[in-house]
Amino acid sequence: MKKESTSQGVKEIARRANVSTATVDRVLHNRTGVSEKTKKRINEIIKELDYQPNLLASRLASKKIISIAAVIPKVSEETNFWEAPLRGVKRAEAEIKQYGVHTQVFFFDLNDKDSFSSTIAEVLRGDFQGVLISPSYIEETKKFAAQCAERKIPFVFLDSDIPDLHSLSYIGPHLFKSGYVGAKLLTYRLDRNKKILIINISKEIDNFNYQKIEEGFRGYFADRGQPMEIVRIDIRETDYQSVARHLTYVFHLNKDIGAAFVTNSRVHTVASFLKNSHRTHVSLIGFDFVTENVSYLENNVIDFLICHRPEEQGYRGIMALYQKLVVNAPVSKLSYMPIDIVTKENYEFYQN
Amino acid sequence: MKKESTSQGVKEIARRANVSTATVDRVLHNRTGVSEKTKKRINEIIKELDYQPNLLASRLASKKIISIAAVIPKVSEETNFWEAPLRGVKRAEAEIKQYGVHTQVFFFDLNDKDSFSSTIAEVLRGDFQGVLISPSYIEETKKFAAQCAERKIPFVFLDSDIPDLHSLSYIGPHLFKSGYVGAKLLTYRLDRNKKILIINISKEIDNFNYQKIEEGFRGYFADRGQPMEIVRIDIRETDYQSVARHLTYVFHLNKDIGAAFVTNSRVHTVASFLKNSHRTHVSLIGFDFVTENVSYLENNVIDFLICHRPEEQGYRGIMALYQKLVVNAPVSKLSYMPIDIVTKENYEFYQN
DNA sequence: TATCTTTACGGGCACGTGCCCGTAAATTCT
DNA sequence: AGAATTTACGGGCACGTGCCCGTAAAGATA
Repeated sequence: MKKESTSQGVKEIARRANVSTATVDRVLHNRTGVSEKTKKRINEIIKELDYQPNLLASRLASKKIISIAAVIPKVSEETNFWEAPLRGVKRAEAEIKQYGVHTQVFFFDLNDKDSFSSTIAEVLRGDFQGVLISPSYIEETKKFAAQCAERKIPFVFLDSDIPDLHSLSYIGPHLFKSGYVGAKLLTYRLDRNKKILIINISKEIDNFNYQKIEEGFRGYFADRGQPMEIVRIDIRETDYQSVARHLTYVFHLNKDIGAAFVTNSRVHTVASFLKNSHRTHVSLIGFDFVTENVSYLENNVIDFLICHRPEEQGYRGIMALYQKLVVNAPVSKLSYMPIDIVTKENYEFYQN
Repeated sequence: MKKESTSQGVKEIARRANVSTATVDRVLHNRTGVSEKTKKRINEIIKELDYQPNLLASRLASKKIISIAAVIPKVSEETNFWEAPLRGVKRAEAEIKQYGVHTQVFFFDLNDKDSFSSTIAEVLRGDFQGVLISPSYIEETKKFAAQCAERKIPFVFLDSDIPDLHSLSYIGPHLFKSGYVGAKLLTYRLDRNKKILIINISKEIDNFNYQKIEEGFRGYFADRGQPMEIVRIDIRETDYQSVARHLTYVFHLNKDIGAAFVTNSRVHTVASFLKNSHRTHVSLIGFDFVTENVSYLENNVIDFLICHRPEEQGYRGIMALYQKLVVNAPVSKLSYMPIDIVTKENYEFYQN
């Protein structure tokens, strides 16, 4: 089992074009110093042979190191959600390290806009050829995108999207559809005459996301002409006490709530409240495979979790940049993750 | 951005040990021709430096081609299920081709034991260093495993497992749990006093799989002490006419069937029957993201499909062999795929 | 002791690409 | 026309590893 020894690659092209490999190389990397005539001739041969450069040799010979920055929220006490994308980033890193690609992860505090800004500034000061970023704050991200455009640095949005900023790619959920699926699951066994409660717990960040999810959720009922009575509540503090206070009030006003839909991963806080107040008959659905949520899934307090393979997201985000920067292959602008349904029965095999 | 020019790898080891790179190479590949003394010295340095060979250079320099065979059923009119694993295999192939790994796919007829045997024989005649195989026929697979063991060829089982044959790895679903999830989904909105029908359509192949799935299905009710009335039927012909005939009979005998569970991807045949006989009020669940099934999902005839990322399976199967043969890294013996729940609402984002 | 065999190692080319450096030839400038 | 500059290209080393071949030194045999 030997490789075929037919002279391959650049050498073969050079032989056929009657030039040296250096000249072929110049054409391949469209550098200057080649006459139009020979350039054309070489390009024809390249096409004819359907030449694919040997990545091994290429990366081995190249002294360049490509640096990619990943900007994601740090794991907080509140949620360990971002552990998963981080794992994905690390997995991708390990895989492409041998190609001379270096990744550096920057963490910011999800509850602190300044931390986001300063992290971005730090990244821009560094010499990175590509950036993977979770665009948590819209205005700051816009500025960042402008800077990247100026320096021709490709960037990929992770987990939530901000359209029209010319990102290389968006990798994350289709928010509308996620809400849609949530509605389906929630009403699967719900009485028609019960009310539904939409709960949005967050400190005013990525409104855009929640809005899209809620649209999807309501869209489901619109599509089937089922005008359910839907109550909604925004809670701007994320601690248990605040959430409990607000929820107590809502449940006091609405005695006949049969189901609750939480628009993000903080569903475990609601689960905790429902359990403590002996309201576990209320169907509960939320997002993300984080430890607290899973334990309430186990206890039957949360009925379903909707997940979007966060680890896979991290992995794909880095790989998209790798494809662009190293392989120079086209990258699809939108990469929607599957909308996974996780229950008590299948969670143990769930792979982020 | 330059790579650190510190002399790396084998050369550095050689320098420290005061030998040539050839000698280090001999130690690394434990070939003969090195005295115990120097061998020990070199090994110590290797450990000290935590030397990781550069795969790029290694594969580039090596003239060896590694050949992997993949043995899977061919796509039939009956089902296009195996398209997905094939895609996965191709994807893996494209990725590792540059490392001098060559894959060849062999197809057999799922309904023809002889075709399976002869394909296996063909593979064994060829010079392959690893085999990925869908072990459809148990006895034949046992013989195959014995032959592989003799020739020290690692093999990976795909989609269904036969334990105790010392496969390098099993990549596929956890069958028991899949049945368990099916039961949960089926009964989610089922009347207590309705009967459940288990349908097994197949020509006697991989009994083992169906048995495990059914165990899981029944296990769900056992766990909750819900003694549902369960009717089961085995159908040994896979064409629509035969299935319809058998089902007509069963539904005639049992007027109060509220839900049906099909143990494999042939659920679309049942869906067709239910639709034709105006029995779409019966909940229906089955397996696999194949075209026909998806269309019945769209029509609301099939409620849920349970899927196991077949493309991912094919991909991982090849990559497991790659890990073993090229990287020489350990491979986990069991790799259970997630149990995905696919509905009308989320199927469009399902990624095999 | 002279010849043959074995052991233990070093030298060096090859893999395909990147890229620096050198230089005839062509072009432009005095 | 001669000098200076630019253009267009070739030679060749380097990347880290695999592996063939050659050879001193040690040991075995006559």
